[in-house]
Amino acid sequence: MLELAILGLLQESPMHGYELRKELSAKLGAIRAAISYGSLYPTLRRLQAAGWITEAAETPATAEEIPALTSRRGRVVYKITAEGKERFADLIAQTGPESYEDTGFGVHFAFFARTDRATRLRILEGRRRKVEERREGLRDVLSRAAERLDAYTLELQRHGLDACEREVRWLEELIANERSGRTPDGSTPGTDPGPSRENIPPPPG
Amino acid sequence: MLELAILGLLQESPMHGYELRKELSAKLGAIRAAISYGSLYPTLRRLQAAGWITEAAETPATAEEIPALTSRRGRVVYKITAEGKERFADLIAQTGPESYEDTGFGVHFAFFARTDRATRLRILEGRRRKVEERREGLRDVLSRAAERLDAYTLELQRHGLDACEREVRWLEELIANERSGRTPDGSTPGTDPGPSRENIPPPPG
DNA sequence: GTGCGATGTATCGGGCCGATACATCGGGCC
DNA sequence: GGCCCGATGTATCGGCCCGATACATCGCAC
Repeated sequence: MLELAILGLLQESPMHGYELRKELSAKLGAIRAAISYGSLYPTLRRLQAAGWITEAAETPATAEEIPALTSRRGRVVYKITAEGKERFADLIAQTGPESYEDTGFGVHFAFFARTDRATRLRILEGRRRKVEERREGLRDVLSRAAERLDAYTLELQRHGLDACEREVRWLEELIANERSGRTPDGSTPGTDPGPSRENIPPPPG
Repeated sequence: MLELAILGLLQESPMHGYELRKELSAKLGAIRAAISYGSLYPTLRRLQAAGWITEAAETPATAEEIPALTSRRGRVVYKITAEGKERFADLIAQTGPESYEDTGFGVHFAFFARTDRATRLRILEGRRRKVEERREGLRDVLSRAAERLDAYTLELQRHGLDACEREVRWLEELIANERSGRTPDGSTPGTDPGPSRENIPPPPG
């Protein structure tokens, strides 16, 4: 999941680790709090070893002024490669069971602007199915095993059930919008570009 | 977290692994889907090594009939020890930052029936603070960085923000109930035992 | 009688986290 | 002028937990 997110972000511009973490928090704030460096740096090294990204060491214009003595550890800027872009497209297109999980779905959704509509629909529907199953499980427990559980546990299930029902409704709306060719902000792309300034290129396909 | 959940469940009755997994799913269904065996069995072994639980191999009444030849691998029933009960009480009482995280809070909450009121309040308030911070972060992104993000990412943040606001309201209610001495089902324990049949003993303290 | 789904125990590789360490830089404060 | 502190920045380590996989038994339907 981190791999997908990093590849996606680096496609917008090259970044160093710290920056990547902050952007990740902004983009995925609704999904997870903040990525740990204990995940970030090993993943960056893995991506680099695979050739999806390259390390573009920061070289300021006055590079010759800096002596090696200080052992100045410059910021390491990462940049996505052509293979990396391919990899990202593959990861986005191939929807597996983990694309419907809480985190996986969130990351995929965050990059829907770079995803073709057919894939978007597949993911939204898969997620809906998943949440519906969870909802049914909670209903079963609440109706069939309620007397085995204490008041607090039941309250927890009720709250979870409520969240499931809300998410299903949310997904229904999004699916309906996709089918009618609308984006979440209500605009219909392609018919009226309007005054909106996008820093994200249109999805492939 | 798994440690706490297992100790809590085994306090209600001895169980074997498979059963534990099912009960865990019933009790924590609102928090996580189903625990993996890849977590469950190693944790059981860890708890056993620490002396918190003991392995009570199933010995049917007709044990002598079963020859060793078949290498019948009977179900392994686990039972909590006195030290395990102490450990559980310690884990419940000591609220750390991870008690306010999604999963940690859920597990703690699921065992509120075995938690004293002061600790319940501490956890509910810590959780509220945590969710409020998350909510503020999302509001900031939506108001200050909205133009940097695409419509899908914004929609994701809006949905997350909505979930945060709902949870805060839910927590407010629970906190108010705790302060006025009510349990989630609206009853006031200690004043009217009534016809309710509890299989859970009252909380310590 | 045969296959199949539920029951049941167990391991392995890997992703991700929290804690920790260490270094630089800019600005406020005395 | 000097000092500390919080933000910036890179990096590792131990450990929790997951998904995939393997293997065995039991009851039941076909």
